[in-house]
Formats: sequence, C-alpha cells, structure tokens
Amino acid sequence: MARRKQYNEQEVLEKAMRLFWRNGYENTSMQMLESEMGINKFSIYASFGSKHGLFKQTLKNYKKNRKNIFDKLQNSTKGVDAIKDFFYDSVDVCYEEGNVKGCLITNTYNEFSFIDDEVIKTDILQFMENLKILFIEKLKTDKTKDEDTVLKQANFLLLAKHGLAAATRVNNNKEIADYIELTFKNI
Amino acid sequence: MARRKQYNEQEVLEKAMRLFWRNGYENTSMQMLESEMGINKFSIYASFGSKHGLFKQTLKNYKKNRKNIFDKLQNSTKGVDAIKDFFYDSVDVCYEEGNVKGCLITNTYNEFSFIDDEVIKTDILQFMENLKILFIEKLKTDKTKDEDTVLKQANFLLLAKHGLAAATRVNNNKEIADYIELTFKNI
DNA sequence: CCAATAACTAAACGATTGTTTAGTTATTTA
DNA sequence: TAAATAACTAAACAATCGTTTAGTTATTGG
Repeated sequence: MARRKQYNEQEVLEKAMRLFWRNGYENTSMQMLESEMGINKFSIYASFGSKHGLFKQTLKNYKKNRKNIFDKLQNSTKGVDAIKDFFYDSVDVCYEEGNVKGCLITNTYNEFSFIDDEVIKTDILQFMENLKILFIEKLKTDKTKDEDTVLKQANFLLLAKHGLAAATRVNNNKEIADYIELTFKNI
Repeated sequence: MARRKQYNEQEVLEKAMRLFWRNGYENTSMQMLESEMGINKFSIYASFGSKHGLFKQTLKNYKKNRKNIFDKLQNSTKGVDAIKDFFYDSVDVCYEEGNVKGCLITNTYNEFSFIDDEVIKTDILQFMENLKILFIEKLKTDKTKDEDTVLKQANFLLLAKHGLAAATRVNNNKEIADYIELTFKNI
C-alpha cells in the first residue's frame, strides 16, 4: 500500500453534479471541474475515467438524491394528488439546492437530444419511462378512468413535468404554483 | 465594381437556420456550416460577420418564416380556440420542415439558459413575451374570465407551449394531439 | 527505517474550435 | 482591352477542448 486519496469521491462527485446541473454537459470544461471539485485532472480521471464517465456517475447520483421523493410518490395512497405533490416536491428540491437550474434529467434530455450519445439518451429515457409508469399506477387508482384516459393523462403529465422543469429555471414560485394548479385542474 | 457573389444570402441563411435548428448553436461548427451552406468560411464572415451574427440573423429569419401563423393567431376572432389552432399550427410547421427538431426559439431558450449571452437571451425572452401578450389578448375575448384568471392561463399556456415544443422533438403526432387537447380542456 | 507504490503536480499532447489573412480568380466598368 | 476590385480558395492563426504522461511527493507495510 501507499498514499491514500486526499479527497472523498462522493463529496467531489456531488460538487461535479452541481456544476453540470448549473451549466450543462458541454458547457462544463475539465478546467471548471478541476476548480469546482478541488482536485487535479489526474485525480478526476483516476476516479471517474473520463468526463463522460463522470457525467454518467453524476446522473446516477442525482437519481439517488431524488429517491426520497420518488419513494414518497410510489408509497402514497392519494392517487392523482400524489402526483401533484410530486410536482411540488420536484420544484422544492430545485430551490433547496440553491444555485442549480431546473431538473438535471430534463436539462440533460434537452441537451442530448442534439447529440449522438445513445448511452446517456437511453439512461434518461428509461428514467422518464419509469416516471410514466408511476403516473399510470397512481392514475389507475381512480376507477372512473378508463385505460385510454389513463394513458393520455400520463403522457400529458410527463410533458407538463417537462414544462415545469423549464419554468423552474427562470420563473418565480408563484407562477409555478399557478402552473401546477392549472395542470391538475382537469385530471 | 467587380465580381458578384455566387450565392444568394437568403438561400444560404435558410440552410444555416435548418442546421442550427437540427443541432443547436454550440453543436454546430463553422465546418458544418461551410458544407451545409455550400460556401467558404470567408464568405460566411463576409456576409454575416461571425458565427454569432449568423445565428442572430437565423433567429430573425425564423421569426419571419413563422409570421403567417402569428398573423393568423392575431387576426383570429375565435378566442381561446385561436390559441389551440396556433398550437396545432406550430406542430405542423415543425413536421413540414422535415429534418428539424422542435421549435428553434424553444431550443435556443433551453440552450442559452446555460450561457452568458444577454443579446440572444433578450431576443428570445422578448419573443416569448410577445406571444404571451397575444395569448392574453385572445383569452380576454372571453368576458367570463377575470383579469387574474387570464394572466394565470396565459402563463400556463406559455409553459404548455414549452412542453409541446419538447414533445415535437421525439413524440409522434398522436401523442401530441392528446397533449394539446388535454391542455385546453380546462381553459 | 526504508523500499514499494499509490496519489499527487504540472506540463504537454493532438484535435478541434472560431477567426483571420495572404494570395488567386473572375467580372465589372471606363 | 485593361486596370480596378470584389469574391473566391486555402492555409494558418491563437485559444481551448478532453486526455495523457513524465516526474515528484507522501504514506504505507514489512
């Protein structure tokens, strides 16, 4: 054995995540990552392999961070209102995190729709597919909805979530609340 | 006088627009622009000043191209249904253009929210503000809506349009129609 | 205590970015 | 027809990108 790492991989990964979150993937350079993470390029490559690898782990970490609000949605018995709560929770997380911009998943989805990178794309699409399944599950608890309605509404809510994520990047809390209320008015 | 330009500035600008539309600003290189526009870098700089200048003119050209559907919205007497038609028209334009991705304004809005470029940002925000004013105008034709409701619904529709633009980048026509119908169900 | 070795620093890598420039070609008008 | 000049080609520009490598430092276990 020899010298030990002078940094904590989880800690620097969190810092990298927040930088990617603020600036997107392409607009985050290795130089920026160096100073934000507080470690040398060599160390980044030693721990995460590449910029791409670091970003992948960043996404993984993001999902882990959000696990609690997904679990809350999954375990709730409130039906459609559980989804509405989830929308509010998603917004809250963004503002709690402070300096970030919107939702990292949605940001990545937007950015990579212009880039050939099936690895990241598959990752994101799977994430959204899982969310849709959760929506469907909650919508189905309302027995007055037929299957077709449930699917349509699930698709609608997935896109509404997308609009919401865009909104959390610029709008204030009040406008966002209005948006959520109107989204669920007829669901 | 001397030699004349061997290309038509309007024609090559349209080609540049479609390339930016497909790939975004940062992911479009001067090399790609050269081959897509069919002219040399020198000629691009002679006609448009810089990559940034070319992109600005691209946005201007995009607005001009869409003037007809904005005019249709403005001149319509159908109230809220005019906005709904506008949503469908926006989708149609995307699909008619073929190889492009979503709405150039929304794409640019998303991409530049991560970049310090007040020129482009101001341009885009003004565009969205104008659209919101149009929405308000149409919503106001329904005299049963109070002022507060009109503003809330206009904000909602602006964000819904954002979600729609995201959808036209991946989803099929049927899902998009469902989304539009649900959006307007309670307006 | 010292040889082994992992983690560090810092410089350099080749590739690509947007932009400029020097030199050539073609067309215009006097 | 010939001088003038704008538009062309193609090469080079400096800066930055992600990545690698050579050399140094520090800490470990025998």
